[in-house]
Amino acid sequence: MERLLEGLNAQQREAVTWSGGSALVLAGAGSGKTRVLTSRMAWLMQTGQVEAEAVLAVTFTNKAAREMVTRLGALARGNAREWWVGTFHGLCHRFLRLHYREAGLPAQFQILDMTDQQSVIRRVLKSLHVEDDQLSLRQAQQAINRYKEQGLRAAVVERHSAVHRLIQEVYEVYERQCQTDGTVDFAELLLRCVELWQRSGALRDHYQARFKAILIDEFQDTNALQYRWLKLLRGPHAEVFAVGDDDQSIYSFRGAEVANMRHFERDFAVQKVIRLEQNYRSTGTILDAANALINHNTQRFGKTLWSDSERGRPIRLFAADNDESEARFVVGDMVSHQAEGARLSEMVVLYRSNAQSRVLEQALVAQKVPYRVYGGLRFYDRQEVRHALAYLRLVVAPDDDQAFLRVVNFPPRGIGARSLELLQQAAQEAGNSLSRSAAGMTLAGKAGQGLRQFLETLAYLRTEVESGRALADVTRTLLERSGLLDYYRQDKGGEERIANLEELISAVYSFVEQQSSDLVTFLAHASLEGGELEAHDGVDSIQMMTVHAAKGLEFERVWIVGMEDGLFPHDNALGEPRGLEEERRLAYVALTRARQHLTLSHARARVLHGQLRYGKPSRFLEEIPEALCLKLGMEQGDRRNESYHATSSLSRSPWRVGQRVRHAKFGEGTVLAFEGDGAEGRLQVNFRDFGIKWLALAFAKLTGL
DNA sequence: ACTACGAGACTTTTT
DNA sequence: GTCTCGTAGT
Repeated sequence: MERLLEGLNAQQREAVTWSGGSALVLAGAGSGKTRVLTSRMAWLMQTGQVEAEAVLAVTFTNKAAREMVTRLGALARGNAREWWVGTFHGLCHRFLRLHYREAGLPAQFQILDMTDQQSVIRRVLKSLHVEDDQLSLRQAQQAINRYKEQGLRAAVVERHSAVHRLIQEVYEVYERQCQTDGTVDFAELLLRCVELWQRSGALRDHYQARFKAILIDEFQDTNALQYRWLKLLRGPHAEVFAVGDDDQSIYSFRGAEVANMRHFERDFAVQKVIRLEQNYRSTGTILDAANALINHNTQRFGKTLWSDSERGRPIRLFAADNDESEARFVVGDMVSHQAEGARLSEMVVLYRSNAQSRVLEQALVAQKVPYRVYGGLRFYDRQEVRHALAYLRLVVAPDDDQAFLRVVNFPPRGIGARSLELLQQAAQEAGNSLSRSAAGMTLAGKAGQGLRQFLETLAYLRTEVESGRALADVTRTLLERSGLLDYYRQDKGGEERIANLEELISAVYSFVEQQSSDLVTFLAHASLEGGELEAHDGVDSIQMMTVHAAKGLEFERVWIVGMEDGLFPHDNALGEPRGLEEERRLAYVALTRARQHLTLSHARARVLHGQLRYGKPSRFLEEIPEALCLKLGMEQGDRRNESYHATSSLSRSPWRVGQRVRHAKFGEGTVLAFEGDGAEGRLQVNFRDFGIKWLALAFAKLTGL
């Protein structure tokens, strides 16, 4: 048991062994919060204070949940399957499967992910003849989710203006459609739980009595509904242990409320706020920069990161002429770091928005540097995979109209718009789902034949599932019989899609091996865990991602590009009252990802939305003390704004940024910057063995490589 | 039923 | 610049 506490600092230890009721832990970046969280769980169990089944731990991402289970498995005994550790949505799903009847759901209810939800709403908008200029799909989706997060049903929603009345109507029809389809969207998972506990005292009492210790990670990211959920679940004798960092709250745009941290202190009678301020990740210089930056925010809980580690290198600032030269610089710079012996996978380029990745990718391709972009299309989002899943869905939940419409004529089997119209009409009149009314209907000609074939395929698959055939086999049969495989075989460029469908079969197979052989459970898994693709190729490559995607990760060497006003902070954020502060927190998250090396760059001009735009250096750059920085490509000691403009054009340099050169004395290096004019100028070079040097071109003997 | 073309968006995004 | 959606035309 003592082993659990070994190597923890005083504050971490205090948090792990705390026993005075609910607690709030303010855990700074890199302060070992996951370790504290898992150690505390293990501590509660090992000291016998709480039984394993009385502990519930909530995270936001599946990845975090998985990590917690893994770490806990190493610390505590017991069956990981039975622990209530998961995401808010995952846990709600578990509750609802157990109590679907009380929650008013069919046994086979399905989960809609964002894309699914979008298609349902699109259909609703169409059926109500809502034009795009009255209410866009995006607006409608956002409004519905906002309402649900406020706990508001369509029946009680405001109707003051025409738009609100329209939204209300859409919301109402959407609710009804989901109910008949037997589907729930993400917010609905939470809302159903909340309503269920509010309605059924017995059920609420049961769970309140059961969970004695509730732990929550990333508390600053909770929304109003999640907070309500928590308040309902917490019984009179339970303690809630919340870990969060108000300075890393970067998701308010999707409803996260940092204010929940303050409410929590009050509502849960928190006696003690524990601060984890010792950082085990970054150099002193990087922490100083991050602290200085975040100090410009008001309304903080207040927390200052410090560390025992070395000062480290200065933070490098680079001013580029345009986005392309910025990209060339970054790539060349990374290559020279690699030449120093650093691994590419320990280097990351962070950017504010996804659109920025393109220029970088081009530069990487040009210099033949392997890279990996995070945050692309996820496995279960691919068209062909979604088609296949829609079939599987119809196998277990025939009444799901959405799934029905998706694949009734895919691959094409002659069921056109006219037939579907007839079908929908018949279904409406009979108050039936599409597939039920389709079963009792005879269509003429090709459409009738196609429909019959479609229904027969589904019926056949159902018998397969009922007879207990292995799910992977059923999936293969489905792909063959539905004609999906044939369709993509004939499709030019369909090889990748076929490969993905094969991949789906293996995904089903390994899911059955590892978790469950139940099809409904698999489908829920597919919706809840989008199937992020891990880098399984063994190639050492540069990492690229948005700052949001980098939260929770750390890297040896970090480059942050596009540090310009308008981009970072982003223009659109400045309109919101608290927008700038959130952008600053985002910048704070970005800086604190770096362990040893940090480079920030901006471009004086860049192509955005297909137009050339000129931008000033980000105000955040000015908020970082100059003494911590080393400016590349400009006179040292110059004050910021002035000097940024004083730097002369690289076009007058005989050398290009990113170019590899050899010096008689210093050896190999990469050109970082140039100033001056032609042969009169000075060149800044990062030498592999001698570091960064300024060289007067008139004297230096350089050769290109 | 499929394709081709044009309009309009476009910050961040997990579940 | 690039994607997605919707429509008009074949």
